Amino acid sequence: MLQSFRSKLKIYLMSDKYNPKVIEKKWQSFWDNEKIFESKADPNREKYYILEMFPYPSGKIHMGHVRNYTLGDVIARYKRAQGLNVMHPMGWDAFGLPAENAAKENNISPKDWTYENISTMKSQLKQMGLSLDWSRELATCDEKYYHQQQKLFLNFFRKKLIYKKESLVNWDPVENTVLANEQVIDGKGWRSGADIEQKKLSQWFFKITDYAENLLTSLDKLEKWPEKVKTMQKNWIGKSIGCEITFNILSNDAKLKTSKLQIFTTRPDTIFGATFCALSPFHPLVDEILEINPKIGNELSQLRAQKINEESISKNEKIGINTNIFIEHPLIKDKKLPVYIANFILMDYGSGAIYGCPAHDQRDLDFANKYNLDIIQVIDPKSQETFDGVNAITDDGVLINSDFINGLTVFDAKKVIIDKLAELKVGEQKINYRLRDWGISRQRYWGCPIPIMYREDGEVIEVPEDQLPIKLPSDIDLSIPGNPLDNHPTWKYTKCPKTGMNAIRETDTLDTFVDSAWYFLRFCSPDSNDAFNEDESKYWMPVDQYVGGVEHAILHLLYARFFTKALEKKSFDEPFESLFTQGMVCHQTYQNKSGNWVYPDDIKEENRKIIQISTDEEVFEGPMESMSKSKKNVIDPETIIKSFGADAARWFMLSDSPPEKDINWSESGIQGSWKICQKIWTLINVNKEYLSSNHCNEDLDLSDQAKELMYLSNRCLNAVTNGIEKFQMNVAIAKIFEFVNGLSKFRVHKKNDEVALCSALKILIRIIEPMVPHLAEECWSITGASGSIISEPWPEVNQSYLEKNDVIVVIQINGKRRAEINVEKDVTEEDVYEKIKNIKNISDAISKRNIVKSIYVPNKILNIVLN
RNA sequence: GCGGAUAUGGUGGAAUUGGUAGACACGCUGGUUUUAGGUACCAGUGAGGCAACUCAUGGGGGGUUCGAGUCCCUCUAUCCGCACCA
Repeated sequence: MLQSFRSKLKIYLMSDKYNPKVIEKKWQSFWDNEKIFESKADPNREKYYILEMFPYPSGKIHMGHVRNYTLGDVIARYKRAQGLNVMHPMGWDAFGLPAENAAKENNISPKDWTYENISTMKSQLKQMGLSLDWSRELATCDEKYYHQQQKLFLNFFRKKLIYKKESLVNWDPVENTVLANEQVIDGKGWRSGADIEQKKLSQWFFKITDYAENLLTSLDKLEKWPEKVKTMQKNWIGKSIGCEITFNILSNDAKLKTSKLQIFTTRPDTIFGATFCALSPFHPLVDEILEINPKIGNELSQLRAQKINEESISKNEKIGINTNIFIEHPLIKDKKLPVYIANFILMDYGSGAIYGCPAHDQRDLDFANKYNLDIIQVIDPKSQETFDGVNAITDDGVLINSDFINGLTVFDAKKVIIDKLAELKVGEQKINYRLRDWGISRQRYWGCPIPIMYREDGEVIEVPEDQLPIKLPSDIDLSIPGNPLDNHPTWKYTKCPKTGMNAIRETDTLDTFVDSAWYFLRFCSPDSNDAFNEDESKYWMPVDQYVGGVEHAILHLLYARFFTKALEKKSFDEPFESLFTQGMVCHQTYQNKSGNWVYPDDIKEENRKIIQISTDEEVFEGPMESMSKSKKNVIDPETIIKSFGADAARWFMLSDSPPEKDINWSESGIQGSWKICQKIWTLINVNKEYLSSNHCNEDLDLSDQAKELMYLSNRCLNAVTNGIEKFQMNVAIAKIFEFVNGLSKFRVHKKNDEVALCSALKILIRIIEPMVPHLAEECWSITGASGSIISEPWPEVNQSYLEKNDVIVVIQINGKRRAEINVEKDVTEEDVYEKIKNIKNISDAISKRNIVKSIYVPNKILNIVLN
């Protein structure tokens, strides 16, 4: 029997081979032609909306996309098999800075560059065999899309959710342009090398802070979001309950004398420890101080040039300017606090001014020590630590040196102080959010134009809806420094539709995060004349499963949530029911002697050395890092698909590493994936004769061997189902390996074996389809079935095969494993003792000592405790 | 600095949630084949032993328990985020 199987295998392998190139193309065109993945709203069917974060069309897909879209596709195909009405759309996050950069470098228009990339990447995605509904495809740079976005903008504008204010940008004085943070390297412009200034510009903002509380509290409703992401958003919103205190300014200057200073603090309990006050360099009061005291101008511009964020605040040296102005302590008569301008105060947080209590805040303490300011300890910490003058005490404790709040706890003291300040009408409790309004102005060309114009009489006018969309001009000159729309000779000049007065268009464009804040909604009705169709979105929304990179944990997801909440006429409050954030794709890096990075396909191994092929020089392994062009540790998915096929690439992406963790790409890994595809294909071909339907009658009595196979297949089916449901694709893959290994060893001896084999193989084909769809389709056609495996329902686990009569009970002595026995299910403790009598090492141990205790967990374990 | 997470063989990782640690894969070692080679197949892969068996082990230390990778305390290390890249 064995011999005949072997010869059959050999003959088979000689004649034909697994050829992904042919079968993948074949099934891709089948799916396309039959429009298998196009979805329609159907109120009689339960829907499932699965979405992966749409890509930026940068040129080619990369391994990160392969991983992201494979994961989503497994879910999409699995849910389809479960009988749900699945929508799985794809589009393009097509506006953005790289298109402008590429345009400058290659002398091609951003639009042409973008659409060429889209076309390339679309064909690459198709080669991956993704079950995408391309009939809903959209690109955010498409006029049809940004037309609707401009309408949404006006809608929000009318709802007073959009306003203009002065705000700081990174300004490159040589290029005359605003830079993104990533374009500022060590304080210098990435192209010009010029020192970057912080410049104030009037810019548009979304009032996302109106929704701060809502965005925070409804996080609790998002049960299927990773805790990590929710924590990040919570911290980002940064709700804190504190106190706003108004201080009188003491100055000889008439104007300043009458001004007041607002300070926000979360620690009003430390007010008796306050010894100074610090203003943000951008605080409005600073401008007034500068007028009176122009001498500080130099120092001030230095402070203003510094990049301030929370990280730099806690790390950098604290620097301040003494203004020689004082404020009056509200609770201590005649106490004056010096006012400094300091580099560690954020204008955007609280009121841009603080009072410093050095003993209980590290930043304040560092500052006080540097400028020899008073330090007063006002809290006696629970932890008993004594104040050393270098480390601030931030622990909870009891108030000291604090007049009428002495002896109170921090918690109680806060309340008493707030009440007292309120009574004196100089302070009140205030809730403050770290979340700032969303700045949406970009001084760039390749983005959605803002439908606003400025009339010559100073009025800000909406562009009427019937004049939308405001289209981007195609004849732009990107070589001139500055904002291309502003530079355009004619584009910005227009007339007020009501009065006929001259007007100038807004030349800023929208942040691309606006584009992605509602695209999931547009997919529900991509051709609607409104931003979204009420009925369609009511059926499809919310997105049941959203899959993407954790790098979008805060901004994109928060903005999308904000948009969803701010929209009108919708039946949902949150956009994404369930969120999954996948890990990155990493690869070994290689460096030569001079430290230059080397491409992995430019190396070979020779005599245990790694040699660069092109130069014949020795290279060395660097760290394992996420694939990036700069480190040259990239593998092109297209090359992989060409040599191993999409199914092998998909398999690799799902195997080994859990989806939420980083995966390390390796040559041996992809080869292993190819091997298993080959193995499954061979397995099906070799057993072709058993796969016709008349073999698959399950009513027959099965032999023990066949029952074992049925146990194996049902256990695997169960594990794969659970694995996919729980996003543990790596576990599902491991179980399929087990199943395939078991199947390869199985030989048909009797008629009944054929039945089990047929059933097991059909289960195998069905459950691999979400992972390796082309292979599954091909195998399915080999069975002689007509049509597509996709229309086959997901099999039900047959519980009766999962229940075994025999179980293994482990025998422990003092908690250490000493033996295991095979017994019938649910036997009693006595029966187990009876059985282990004959096991020498156990009976020896028992006879030598006394049994103190015996713990028996039926069907699992017997632990005998000896003295 | 603040906030969050993680730690299991040579490697990626698994473990029905307190009950046989190391499933599965990669790598490595030996072998088989009318195998040119990549391939396929078989066996081994914590240590000791021919073997029955014994011992060790989950970043370090401590605790709870009949029993701990899993629960508690503590120390250490690493990774991620901290507002104009998408």
